[in-house]
Amino acid sequence: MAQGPSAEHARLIRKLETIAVLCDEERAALAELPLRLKPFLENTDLTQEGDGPTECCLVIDGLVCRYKLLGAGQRQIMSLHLPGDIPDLQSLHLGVMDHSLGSLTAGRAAYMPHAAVRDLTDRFPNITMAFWRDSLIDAAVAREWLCGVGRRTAHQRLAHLICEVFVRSRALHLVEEKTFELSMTQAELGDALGLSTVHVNRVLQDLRRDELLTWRGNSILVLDWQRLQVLGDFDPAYLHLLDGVIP
Amino acid sequence: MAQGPSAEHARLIRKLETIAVLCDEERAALAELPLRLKPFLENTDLTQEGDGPTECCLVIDGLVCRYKLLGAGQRQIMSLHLPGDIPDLQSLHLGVMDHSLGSLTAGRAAYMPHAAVRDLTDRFPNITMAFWRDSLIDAAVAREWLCGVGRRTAHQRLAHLICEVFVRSRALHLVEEKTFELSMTQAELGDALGLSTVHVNRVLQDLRRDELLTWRGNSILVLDWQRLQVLGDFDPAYLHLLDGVIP
DNA sequence: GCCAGTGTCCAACATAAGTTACAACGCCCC
DNA sequence: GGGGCGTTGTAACTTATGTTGGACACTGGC
Repeated sequence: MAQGPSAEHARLIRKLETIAVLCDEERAALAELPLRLKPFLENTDLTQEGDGPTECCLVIDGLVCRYKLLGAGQRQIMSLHLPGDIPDLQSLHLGVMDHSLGSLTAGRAAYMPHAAVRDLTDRFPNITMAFWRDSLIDAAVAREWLCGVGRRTAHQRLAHLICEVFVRSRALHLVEEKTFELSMTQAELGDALGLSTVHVNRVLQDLRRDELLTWRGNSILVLDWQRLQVLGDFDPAYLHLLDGVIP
Repeated sequence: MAQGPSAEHARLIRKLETIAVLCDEERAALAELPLRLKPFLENTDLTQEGDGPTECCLVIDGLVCRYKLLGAGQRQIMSLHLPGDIPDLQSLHLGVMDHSLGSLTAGRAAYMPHAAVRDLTDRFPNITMAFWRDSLIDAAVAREWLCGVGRRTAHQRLAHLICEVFVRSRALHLVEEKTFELSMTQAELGDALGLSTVHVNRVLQDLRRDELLTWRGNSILVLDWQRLQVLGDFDPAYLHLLDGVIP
């Protein structure tokens, strides 16, 4: 009679369990959230700046990013979102989007009506806490990126980004043998790191030359995790992952 | 018999009312939060990275900032906090501080035990919402700064920062005749903007030469709000202030 | 099999911003 | 009232990164 959560719900639960402890009852309640599945193509917007969504968007597969377009036609990518993330959770409390949400790869999203999420948080204070905690971590990640573009060199920034995605992927069991996926072009990396495409290329060559990693297609293989962390000045504390999910 | 809130509680309420609507009952409950007042000197830490506070810290007067010290001994200031802000609200849900909290001026802080804040959020869902909303806005501000250091020129960045503090100060009724206080040295501005002290000086000269503002002591007088906004590529939407508090 | 589109890579050159060093000023404190 | 000390203001020089322009490889469509 008891049925496990769907594969889609499982993504959400797996992600939440990297940052909060859930009980059976809470997992069961999460597994009953109504999800409207919708595939998306590469390089398309899920939400645009100025919108006022009535649903939250859960990433099921694919890579999603927050970004803003600035005056001079430049783009700044402000965060990356892996499966299980709810990148526009903020729309629950902030009516108007102050940035856009776009896909970097094709994938699938699941939409949850705000009303359903509110109902859940009304009934389960601990789920409210987990969501709130998620949005606080989200802010912590933005601040860490801010430090990067503000004060770190291009080499440190790139190394740091790779470390972050590595650790977050690992927490979601998406790393195998030090290999994980990061489907971003060098231009997109530039938009995330506040660098030009050309310079991303130069720096990437250096990381390869120094035998810190290989990057073939969308697969990154970390050759020397220790040195990569040191180079990127990376300390995973800001991710606030629960014990046991940090490498 | 009914007594108004103390001056300290009033700061908190005034701030919250720039971003959320409160009813009388909620205001009364906020006014009963136990506050432990503590003065602080210029350039001292209120909380340090690695701490696990058991109280939240409310800024009563003075200017407070979040910052991180990076490997090479550099500092990145990640946000500024005016009276009424609770810069470490996140400690309620994230046990360990991932950054430090320091004063830029002398002033006073009021400490509220986590237990008291939790009691309040348990009893008033709308206050939970207001606090959550505050932390989401906090994240939005960090993302806007990220765009700045990532993609904007030094001139734009400085102009943008001034615009932000102007608008936030104004929402708190701290602007008089286009004049407001910003007690930061040029070195501190550099730490906030990801620039060297020397370059902050150069850029500041330019803004003065262009008659956008005057900056005497700690007082900034905005001479041309329109042009300053355009130069800084500033749009206050990301502050998510309620209607009526935006200039 | 060719072509267009996209991503990577590379070189030459341009520039915004960093670095160092020092002078001038204001302020506090003995 | 003079000697620190922090802050602002300059100048000279350096450097990391941006810009432009183009070659090359890979892919999918026809």
